[in-house]
Amino acid sequence: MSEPKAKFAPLYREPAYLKVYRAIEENIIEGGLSDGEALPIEAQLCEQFQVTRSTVREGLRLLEQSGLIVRGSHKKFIVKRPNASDVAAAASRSLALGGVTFSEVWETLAIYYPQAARLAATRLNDESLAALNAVWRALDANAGEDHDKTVACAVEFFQSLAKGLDNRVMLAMLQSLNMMIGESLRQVIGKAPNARTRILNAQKNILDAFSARDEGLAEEWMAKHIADLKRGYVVAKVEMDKSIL
Amino acid sequence: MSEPKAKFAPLYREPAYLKVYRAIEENIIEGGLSDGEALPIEAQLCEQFQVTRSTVREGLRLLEQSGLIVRGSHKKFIVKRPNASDVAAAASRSLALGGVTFSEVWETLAIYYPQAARLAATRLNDESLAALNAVWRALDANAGEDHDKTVACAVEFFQSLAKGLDNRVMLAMLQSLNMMIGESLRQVIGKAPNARTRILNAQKNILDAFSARDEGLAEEWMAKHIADLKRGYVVAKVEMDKSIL
DNA sequence: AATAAACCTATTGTCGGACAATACTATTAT
DNA sequence: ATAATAGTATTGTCCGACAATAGGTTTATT
Repeated sequence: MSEPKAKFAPLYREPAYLKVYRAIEENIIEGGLSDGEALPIEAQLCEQFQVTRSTVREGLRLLEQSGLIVRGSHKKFIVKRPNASDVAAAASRSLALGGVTFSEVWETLAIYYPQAARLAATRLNDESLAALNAVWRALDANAGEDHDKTVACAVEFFQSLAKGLDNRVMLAMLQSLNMMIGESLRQVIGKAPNARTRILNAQKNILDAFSARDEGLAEEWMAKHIADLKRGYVVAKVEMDKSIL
Repeated sequence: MSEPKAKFAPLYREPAYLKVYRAIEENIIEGGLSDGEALPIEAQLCEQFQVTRSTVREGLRLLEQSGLIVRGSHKKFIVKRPNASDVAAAASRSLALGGVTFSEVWETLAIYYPQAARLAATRLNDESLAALNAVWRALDANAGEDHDKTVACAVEFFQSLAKGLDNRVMLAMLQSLNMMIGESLRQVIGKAPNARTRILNAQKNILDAFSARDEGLAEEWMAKHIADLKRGYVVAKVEMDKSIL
C-alpha cells in the first residue's frame, strides 16, 4: 500500500489550552467581553470549557502575556484592549532583544522624526504645547549633573510630542523609538560634553517653531536635533554598529 | 497605633510561574541559552527550579506567547530571539485590536513612506531591485479580477521595499504598516475603479525612480501613490474614522 | 457611633500523582 | 536493506488537595 488512494491534510489538533486562549481572545475581539469587564473565575471557566483548572490557567497565561487581560482588584482578571503604549513597550523590548543597533535606531529617527515635527507644528493644540513647555522647563531647571534626570526629560519631550499628534499608530511607533532613544542616550550622556545644554537649545528651537506653527522650521530644527544626538555617539566613541542593549 | 514608626514598601511577592518566566527570559537575554538551542525538558526544569510541572508549564506559556521560545521537533521548545517580522505582526495585531482607524494608518503612511522611498533610492541593491521588479511583474501579469491577488501583490511591493532598506527597526515599523495596508486595501479594492491599474502605474514610476537612483523622484512618486491610495477610500466611500478591523 | 480587631470566605497559587497521546528510537521480521 | 513492530521519552490533560491572601462581615472597644 505505498500508493494511498487519497491524500488528506493533517488535522490540526491544537492543545486545549490554546483553544481556551483562542476562545477567550475571540470573545474579546467580537465584543462579547468589553474593555474593563471581569473574566469569569477559573472554576467557572473550567465548567464552561469542560477542562481542568490547569488547562484553563495555561490559557490564561497566554492571554496575560498577550496583554489582553490584566489583573484587577483581588487578582481577578479584567479585559484590556491593548493601547499604543503597550504596543510600543512590547515592540521596543523585542527589537532590543533582537539585537538592533544604534545606527538602525538613529537612521529611523532621522527619517521619521523631522516629518513628525512638521506635522506637530500644525497639529499640536495649546494643551500639548503647554505640556511640551513644561517638560522643557523641567530640563532647564535641572541644572545639575543628574544624568538620569536629563535623559528622562529629553525623552519626555519626545513622548509629549508623540502624544500630541493624536494618532495612535504614530504614537506606538514614536514611543517605541523613544524608549530606544532613552536606552541609548543613557549610555552616552555622561561622555558627551555639554550634552544637556545642546539638548536644551535644540528643544527650545523646536518648541518655538511649534508655537509659531512653522512647519519648515520645526522640521529643520528637529533634523538638526537628531543629527546632534548622533554626533553625541561619535563624540562618546560609541560603536554605532553595536546592539543597543 | 495610627502612627507607625517606619514605613516599608510592600514586598514583591510574585507568583512562582512568573519567576520561572523571568529566570528563563533572563538566561536567554544574558546569552546562557542562545538562539536555536533547546530548552531542558519540563521535568528537568521542575528539578532545577524546585517547583511542580504545573508551575513550570505556566511559565512556559508566558515565554511561548512572548515569542522567546518556539516549538522544535517533537514539541520540544527551542529558543528564538524575536525578529522584525514577529514584532511587526504582534504590533499590528495589537494596534488593530486597539481600534486604530483608517485615517490614522493613512496619515502614518503619508509621512513615513515617502521618506522611506527616498532612502530606498540610494540604498536598494541590485538584488532588492530585482525582487521589486519581480513583484511588479507579478501584479502586471495578474490581469484578471482576482482582487485578493492584487492586494497581495501590492502589499508585497511594500514588503520588498521595506526588506531592502536593511534596517530592522524600519523593517518592523514598515511591515506593521504594510499589514494594516493589506487589511484595509482588501476592503476597498473591489469598490474602487481601476484600482489595479493605478497601483500598477504608481509602483512602476516608483520602481523607475529607484533604478535611476533618483531620491527626489522616488519620494515624489511614493507620495502620489499614497495619496492615490487614500483617494481609493474616498471613492469607495469608506468611513475613514472607522476601525480597520 | 465610630474605629479597630477578629473572623470568615471566595479565589488564586502551588503541589503531587496519574495516565493518555504522540513523536522519536531501537528492535525484529521479511 | 526495508518495512513493520515494539519500546521509550515527553508532553498534554486530569484529579484532588491545601496554603495563601484579598475582600467582606461580624464582634469587641472606646
